[in-house]
Amino acid sequence: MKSKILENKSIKIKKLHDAAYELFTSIGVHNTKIDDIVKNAGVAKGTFYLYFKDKYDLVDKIIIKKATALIQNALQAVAEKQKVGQDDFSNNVITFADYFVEFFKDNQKLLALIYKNLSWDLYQKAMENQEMGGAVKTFIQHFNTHGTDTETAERRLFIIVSMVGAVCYNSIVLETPFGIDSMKPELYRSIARIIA
Amino acid sequence: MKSKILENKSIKIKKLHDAAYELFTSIGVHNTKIDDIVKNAGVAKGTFYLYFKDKYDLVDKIIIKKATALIQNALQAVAEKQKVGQDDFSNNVITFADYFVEFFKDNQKLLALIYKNLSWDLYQKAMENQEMGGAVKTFIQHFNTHGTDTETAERRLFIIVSMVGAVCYNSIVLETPFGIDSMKPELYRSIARIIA
Amino acid sequence: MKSKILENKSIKIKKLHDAAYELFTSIGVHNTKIDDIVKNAGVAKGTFYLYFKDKYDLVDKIIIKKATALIQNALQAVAEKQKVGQDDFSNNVITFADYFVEFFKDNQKLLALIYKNLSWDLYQKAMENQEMGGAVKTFIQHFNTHGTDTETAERRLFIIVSMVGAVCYNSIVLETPFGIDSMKPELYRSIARIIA
Amino acid sequence: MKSKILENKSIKIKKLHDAAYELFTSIGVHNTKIDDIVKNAGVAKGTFYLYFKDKYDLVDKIIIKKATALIQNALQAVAEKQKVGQDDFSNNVITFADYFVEFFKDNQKLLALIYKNLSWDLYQKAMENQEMGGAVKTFIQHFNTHGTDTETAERRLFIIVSMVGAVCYNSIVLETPFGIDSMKPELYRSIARIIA
DNA sequence: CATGAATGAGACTTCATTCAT
DNA sequence: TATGAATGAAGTCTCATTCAT
Repeated sequence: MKSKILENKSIKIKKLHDAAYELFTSIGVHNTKIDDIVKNAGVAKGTFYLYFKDKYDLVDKIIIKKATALIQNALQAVAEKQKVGQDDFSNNVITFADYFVEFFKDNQKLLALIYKNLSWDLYQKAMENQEMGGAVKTFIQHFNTHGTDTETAERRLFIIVSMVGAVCYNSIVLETPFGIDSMKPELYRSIARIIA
Repeated sequence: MKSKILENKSIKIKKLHDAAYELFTSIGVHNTKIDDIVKNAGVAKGTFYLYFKDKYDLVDKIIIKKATALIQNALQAVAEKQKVGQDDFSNNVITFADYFVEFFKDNQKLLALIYKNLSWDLYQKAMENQEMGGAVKTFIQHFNTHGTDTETAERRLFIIVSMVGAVCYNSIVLETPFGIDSMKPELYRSIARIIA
Repeated sequence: MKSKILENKSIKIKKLHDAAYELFTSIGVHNTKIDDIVKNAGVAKGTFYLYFKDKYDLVDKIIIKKATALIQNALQAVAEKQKVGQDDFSNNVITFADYFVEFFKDNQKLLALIYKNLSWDLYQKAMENQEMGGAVKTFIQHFNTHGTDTETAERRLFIIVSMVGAVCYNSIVLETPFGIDSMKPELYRSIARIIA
Repeated sequence: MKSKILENKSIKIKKLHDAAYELFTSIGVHNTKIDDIVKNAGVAKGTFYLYFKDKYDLVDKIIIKKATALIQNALQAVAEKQKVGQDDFSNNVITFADYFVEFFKDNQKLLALIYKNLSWDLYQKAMENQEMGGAVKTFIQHFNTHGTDTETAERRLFIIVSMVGAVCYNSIVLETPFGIDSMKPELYRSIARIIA
């Protein structure tokens, strides 16, 4: 039976993903050796090269997997707020941002991992995500209906994303004196101001 | 004469700085070998270890040196605008930011180098800079005289710095479809909105 | 077949042992480079570190291997003398000592290697040797049956071993004017006197 | 005045001797770097090479200096015992040996230093010592007057010296279960037996 | 005499990748 | 598919020694 083999294959891949994620976030990508990954995953070294080109290929795959899940959950959070009556655009954007902030508060190491390994390539792959595309479209449309052109709307989104990301990273990962919780009100005020 | 030795020493350090900067920005810190640095600097390998603990010590020293010079020049740019009559606070902050943006447009690789090697440690060292402290104080005072408390003012500054940094990095280094020049108007509008 | 791999492994280890022994005894441990060892063994440098922690780990392993073999052969020599009727205790000890002396006469460099790298740790490992423990027990028992307590017997053995070792080393390795052959009668007389 | 310069020179040599001795005995010859020696001595690195060929030249010089002083003191101890009436030959030899044992009990590290760096070369230099030659001559003469030939006497001395040295080293430096104090009675009994 | 910055050979070690089994 | 022993290029860093000052 073929499925047994395929299942076995998936198990090994998952083990490698999990072991690598644990190591990447705890000791960093640079300090993680292929040897450590396969040892922790309980597979042979050759097996690693059966499924991944190299360490950085695996880093990318892990980040995309994690980011996709995060985006879907954040959109879900906005949808639920809308169900209970929240229809203010600004607030919806802030709800979305807040989901990210709260998530990264609990997953500092993942935040660091993503930030240090960010590339446009990766960004694009995340954007290929169906639902994400829908959310972006909604954002743009809001502006269009208020007399702002698409290009400008895209740029404002870009600024907001960059700002939220950087403030999160600087507050959470770098140990700056400004904790993310104390930053939140000003951060969300800034989002509202940029959108307004 | 002792000065001959001292002078020689400075020359070697400068050569190492220059050679390393060239390599770090062109092929990246990771891909730069100590061997390459000393070969390009025209000094012996031991000389490197006479002045630097390791590769990352040199990275830090180069970043601090470059950042300090940049900050001083940006402040100088603001001072000159003030000489010719510009006294609007928002505009002064934007002038400062614009100096950074323009500089990094011409020094993309330095921007990448700084971003990838950022740490709170390094940030603090930059802040020990005398003039920088003065500029920060001026920023805070402006808010104080307009009824905003110091803490809030500091957080707004933190957001602006994070935002400008991230937009620069994303626009310039990651090859996003939003070029920094097309982003500038929206970026400066955002600064003004956050300050207002 | 798995045995092919296992066999190959033993071959590599043996090659490394042999090459290292040759170098250690001919040019000294200090002057022997890992590079030389692996080159002479015909294996890659990484293979060395697959089996040994560092150079000194290999030195220890070689010494233990050689010493164990030597002890077994010396005991064998005594056993054979006993077979042909020698049952005088003193003579048995001298037979044992003589085997060592003759062996080291032919293996000066090994004697030097052992002496320069002696440690209590190593001594203990040699003593873990089964047969050696038996020989020591026999020695002690002889004294016990002649009215000497165990402690004293152990100390006499310790003195004899130290004395024979030192005289061998000084005569053979240091190039003293007293050749080991001319020393033998006096050395064995001393053993007999200490035992008596 | 020439003497001032010469004095200065001696001071530096002494400082180097002292610093090196401290390092050799505390961390070992192998782990002691020229850099450490000159830093601890408070002189420049070049100065080291003004007075010593290399590290091992200095080791030899230190050992000879220490050994010469020790021998003179041991002979002095025998002379004093003779003054108070001790004229038994065996006891005089044991007195001499005991002085060594007691000294090395308090100077374990020096014992290790000497043992690990022993060479016939060094041994000879120690023997060039005037008083030592006299003591040896006395030893030989005792045997001659009791019907033993010079050669045999020399060999017995050689055995005794080797034995005492090895037992000291093994008991004191290697941390064998036989402490030197508990070994002494048996060791001196052995000396007496060999002489008898 | 004294200095100590500079040297550079080379020691030791790591680890991504391959490939015979 | 899976393994893991073997590889060896590439790396970091040390330290005895020299020599211009």
